[in-house]
Amino acid sequence: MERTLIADLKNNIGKEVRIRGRVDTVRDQGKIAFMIVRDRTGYVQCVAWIGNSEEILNKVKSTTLESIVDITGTVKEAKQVAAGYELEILGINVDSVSASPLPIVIEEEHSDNVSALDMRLDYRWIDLRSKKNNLMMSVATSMTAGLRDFCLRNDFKEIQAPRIISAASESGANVFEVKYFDRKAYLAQSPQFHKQMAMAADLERVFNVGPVFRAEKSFTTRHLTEYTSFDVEMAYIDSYKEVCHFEQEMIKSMLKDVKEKYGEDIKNVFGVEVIVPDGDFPYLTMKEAKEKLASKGVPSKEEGDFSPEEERAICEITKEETGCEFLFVIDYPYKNRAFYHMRNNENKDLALGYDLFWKGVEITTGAQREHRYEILKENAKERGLSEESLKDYLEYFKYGCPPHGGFAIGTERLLMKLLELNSVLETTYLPNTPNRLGKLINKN
RNA sequence: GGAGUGGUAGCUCAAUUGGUUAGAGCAUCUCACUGUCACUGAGAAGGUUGCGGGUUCGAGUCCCGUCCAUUCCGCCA
Repeated sequence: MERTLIADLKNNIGKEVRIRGRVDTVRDQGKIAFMIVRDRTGYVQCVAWIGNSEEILNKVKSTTLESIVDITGTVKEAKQVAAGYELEILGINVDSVSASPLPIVIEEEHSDNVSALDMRLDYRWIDLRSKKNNLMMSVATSMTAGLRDFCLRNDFKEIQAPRIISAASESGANVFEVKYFDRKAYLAQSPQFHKQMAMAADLERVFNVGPVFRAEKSFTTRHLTEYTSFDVEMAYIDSYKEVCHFEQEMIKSMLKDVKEKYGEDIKNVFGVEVIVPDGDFPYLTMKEAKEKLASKGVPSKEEGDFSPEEERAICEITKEETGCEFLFVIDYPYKNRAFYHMRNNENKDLALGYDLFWKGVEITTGAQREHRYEILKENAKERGLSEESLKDYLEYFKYGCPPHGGFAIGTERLLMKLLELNSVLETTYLPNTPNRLGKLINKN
């Protein structure tokens, strides 16, 4: 018999079906027993009693929680059950027995017995079984699909920039070195140089979704050594504001998709209202933002950048003033930005770039890039970067390259903010951090 | 890399100023129960208090070292 998904049982009342799934709960009542089974589509109560088959009843009673079962039975109306129907078991086979007790508690609504995060990550495959995490993975999928769809609808091409590269793409200090046959190579910190190569290759509009690697010993709730970067680059722009606008529309479109599909579930499970903003996200220059922060008495550590405290505060202020959860901050000092950002022609000390903040956290850095070969070389030189180390990159601009700009979003951070979770460790399938590689390291 | 907090049963947490047999809830196991639905009731088992050293008549508790976790900062997406 073919498997019927649990969500389809309601359309099979009176029929004999086969379900496959995991044992969620067993309630042993002596001569009658209930087994709640779940699959990816939902939960169903299965019932066995002594009058039918003592053998089946005993099997139901003795099956450990979280075992994998294969059950045939009749779907029967049952007014006592919330769902209105249940499955009367005719046959049960245990495909895989789960040891018990489990090393962690699977998070559920009615229990505040939630295992510590690092324990949950050690047993991530069990942790992910929770209703909450299952929904999170669905939302993550929908979120990335929403961003991707928007790019595709706008005539973008998808590229896969190499993850193993011969020279560091950003500063060079925080790269992972790997052995590449008899020479050194590096894990890409960003697809930045290669998506710019696509501009010189006349692909005009590209996006790249994939892992990037940062050898930074950051111990925060928003940093990973490996994370997924959703990168976008677009040519023939007149201003970085076009990049901002594109990103804004992309995020709005994604939020709309996610809300349509999972808005209700997100509200029920995470207690978060997904808000699709109307109109444009507000802009503040760095100077304006600093003035607002000063007027609220928020201490400023550095002139051209925010501390995390300032990020949280400026988002709150913006939310109060405009009602918008998002904020573009522009006019950063060029010295605080990457060398490839274009400088403002009217004020060489400013970069033509932006950061996008959402609910108190930076989710994006974007900019118009410097596409003029000679100026780019000068800017690199001014930073003390050797022309030799950037040779391959600089060549992309030597044979003609259109004006362009782009941005990158850390998807783990985006999901963290979307579901208002506390840490990117929670929103990553299997997070790598300085002290955690795969399951665990450095532990006794 | 810096600062703070923590590590006690499978999990989540208690344990008074340093005091005698380290407790509870959940999970597990046994028994009872033919309609449970966070099942219920009775019982059982479960501990080198992260590790190493020290102070003390006595250490889960105080001190030193160490490992791990976590939060914040720095760095960033």
